[in-house]
Amino acid sequence: MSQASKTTGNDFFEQVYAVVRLIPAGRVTSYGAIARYLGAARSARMVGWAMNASHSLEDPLPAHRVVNRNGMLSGKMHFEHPGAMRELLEQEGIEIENDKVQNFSVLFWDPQRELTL
DNA sequence: CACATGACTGACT
DNA sequence: AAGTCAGCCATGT
Repeated sequence: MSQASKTTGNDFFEQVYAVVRLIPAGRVTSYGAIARYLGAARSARMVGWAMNASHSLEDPLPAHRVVNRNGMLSGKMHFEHPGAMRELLEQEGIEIENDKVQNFSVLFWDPQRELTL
């Protein structure tokens, strides 16, 4: 593979996927938290981009556990069907109200805080 | 090359 | 507390 960069396959994307897969069930995190953990605190949008590209992944990605810093399901529109994100979260015991995660501060899972010390 | 868009965030009002 | 504005970075037109 001479072409290390195939659009998808960048280390950044892979690292994002790795962190997302590490999110325990019943927990949620934010794009900024992942970006900051990867050393790209100002590239939170790039994390969202990685999620958008996750559709090409063969392995399932718990993207429903990734929300914005306000705990709002900003990415629900990008799922197979609007509302799927909410259902998936509720299946894990997360309470959703008005497309927003309840007890977000409690359910928040920060990789920088949970993984690295 | 310039402008607009987007699964974001922080600061300001 | 809720709404608005600006900064950031990659992609699309």
